[in-house]
Amino acid sequence: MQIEQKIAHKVAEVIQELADQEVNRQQIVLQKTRREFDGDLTLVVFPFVKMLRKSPEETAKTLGNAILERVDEVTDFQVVKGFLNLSLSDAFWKGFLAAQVQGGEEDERKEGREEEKRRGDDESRQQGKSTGPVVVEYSSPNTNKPLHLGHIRNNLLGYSVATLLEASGREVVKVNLVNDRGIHICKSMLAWMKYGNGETPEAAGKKGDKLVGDYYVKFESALREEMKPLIDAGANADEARRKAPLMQEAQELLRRWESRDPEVMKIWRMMNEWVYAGFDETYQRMGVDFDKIYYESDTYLLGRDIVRKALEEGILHQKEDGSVWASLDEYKLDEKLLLRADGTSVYMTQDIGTAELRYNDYHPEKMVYVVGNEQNHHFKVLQKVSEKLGKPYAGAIHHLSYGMVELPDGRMKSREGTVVDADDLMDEMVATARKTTEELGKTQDFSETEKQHLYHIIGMGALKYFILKVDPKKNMLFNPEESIDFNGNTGPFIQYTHARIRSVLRKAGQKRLDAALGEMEGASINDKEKLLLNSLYHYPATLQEAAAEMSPARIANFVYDVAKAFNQFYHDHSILNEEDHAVSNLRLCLAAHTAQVIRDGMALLGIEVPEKM
RNA sequence: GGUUCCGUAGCUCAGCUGGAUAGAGCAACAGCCUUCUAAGCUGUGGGUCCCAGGUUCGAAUCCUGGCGGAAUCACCA
Repeated sequence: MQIEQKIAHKVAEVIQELADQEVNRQQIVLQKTRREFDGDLTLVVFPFVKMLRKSPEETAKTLGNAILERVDEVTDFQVVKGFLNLSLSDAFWKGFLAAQVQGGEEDERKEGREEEKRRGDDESRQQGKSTGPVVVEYSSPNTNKPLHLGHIRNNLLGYSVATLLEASGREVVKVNLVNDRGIHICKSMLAWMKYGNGETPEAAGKKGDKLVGDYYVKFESALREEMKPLIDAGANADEARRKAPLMQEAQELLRRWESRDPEVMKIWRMMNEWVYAGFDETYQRMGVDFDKIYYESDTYLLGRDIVRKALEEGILHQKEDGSVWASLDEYKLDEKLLLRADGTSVYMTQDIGTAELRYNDYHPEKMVYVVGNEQNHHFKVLQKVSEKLGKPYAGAIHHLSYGMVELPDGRMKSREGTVVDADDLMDEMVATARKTTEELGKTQDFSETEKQHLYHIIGMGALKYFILKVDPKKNMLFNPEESIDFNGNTGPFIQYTHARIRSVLRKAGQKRLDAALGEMEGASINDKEKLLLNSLYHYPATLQEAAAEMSPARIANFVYDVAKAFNQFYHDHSILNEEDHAVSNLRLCLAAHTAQVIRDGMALLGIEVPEKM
């Protein structure tokens, strides 16, 4: 940040003069002053104690005086042990605020982004890197089952990370890789062919993904029936599963699909279309979208060709049975199968194909895969295999690995019917939003469409915030018994704070707000205001850090801090009824900027904020 | 067994590249609406930051070794 840079620069300068020593930026630690002490910024002076050969207190005093003298914005300092607490002038804060609010923040932010993008490009050019986009893959559903809570975390994370990267100045392409082929969909197809009597989503009055999922379940239960006698006859579960007639039929269906049997293809296309219609509905409600959708049925053969070519080149080896393997000794990993003896592809082979295609499509600088941590090993191997194959994108592969969503008694198990369906959960959230809002009597003057919209925003806000506020790499717990909170550190709390501010701004009117900018000269800034300003000031840095770490949680916790700081300020001080005009104006600007940061920050999480609630 | 990740208040989670007396929310209890939205604000209680060493002026944070949990080590995707 500007002021931090300036102070850090001066500190280095002073040390240079007094001790004739070089100080690197790493050693200069400036942080927000803890709230129990006076000041805005704190410099940790321990690193300089030896250089100046003074006690920590003396070092702090020396540096404090020098900074006070050389940095206009610093008006005072206090020394507490080895910590130098610096106070910034009211003029500095007012200048910051005016710059933020001025001329509609929307435009300014856009310009800022452009500039950051330019700067980012320059940096990468200097480092000799390509300047392609970041491709973010997320969602990646199978087409045999509806979306569940695990997919919700995936989708929200992927969408938010993409938004975050974009806001930090990167070019981003959002892609979805739909796993539309394979044995799983054949199972649903087979069950539908056998027991469906031509049922359609329209006839059943069901979403297509749900209907296809039902047939998948039907297949599994029918299969278990067939396995029973086999197991009684002495077979183990795996054998029984393989030998059961239904399983054999499903395999046969897969073979017919691979040979493009017209009848099978027709049913396959039809049922997948049902599923896509269902998914689209869910995606739309969730508020996520994609720039490009890849289908494995289009790409699965590509990997096979790459592998065959590499075999010819001697990079890979073949076993007696004809299967093709990559030796990964050099990476201390086991060898990896890439083609079966019968020449068909495995998962890894497909992923090589998709990576290749994606690289050719975009020449991305980075390819981010938002995939659960259960596949850590897979992506490690994918990366190494790509390297071994000499692929230019090997270094670009980045697995954004996130933790599982667990229920109080462990993972979701479709066997035990504990899967939390995505649509059902969203329904519940919106219903709770409605109930809570109506109990509070907040929507009496709302039209029916306004109400629908508000309940959707609040319900989804609660859900999204609940999921995104936890560190992606950690497993998280969801308890279906306790509904997600609307009070405290939650989405609705932040949305409410925004609505409150907007209400004040409406009362003030645009004219007054415009005028306020130029008329806060004499106003002094109190503690609560400064705390809020200090938080707001760190928004750009937080955004960059969150983008670098690909962690929406950083943004979520930041926005919560801002909202909390605002509510404390709002509780203690009146904005419009303040008699001192300059002070009232300053508060108005402060409120306006707070609303903007909340709105922007929440947008990074894919959460809308209401004008009224 | 190997590898990776996690372990912070009763519960759910923060804690930025090592920095001050480890913070929120929920739950419990006690307060605050004739004043800009009480989905808010204030207060009380609640901690062996899994354990033991090490590095450091300074460790919840870094290193090593344990313990506990999760994932993975497929010719499933």
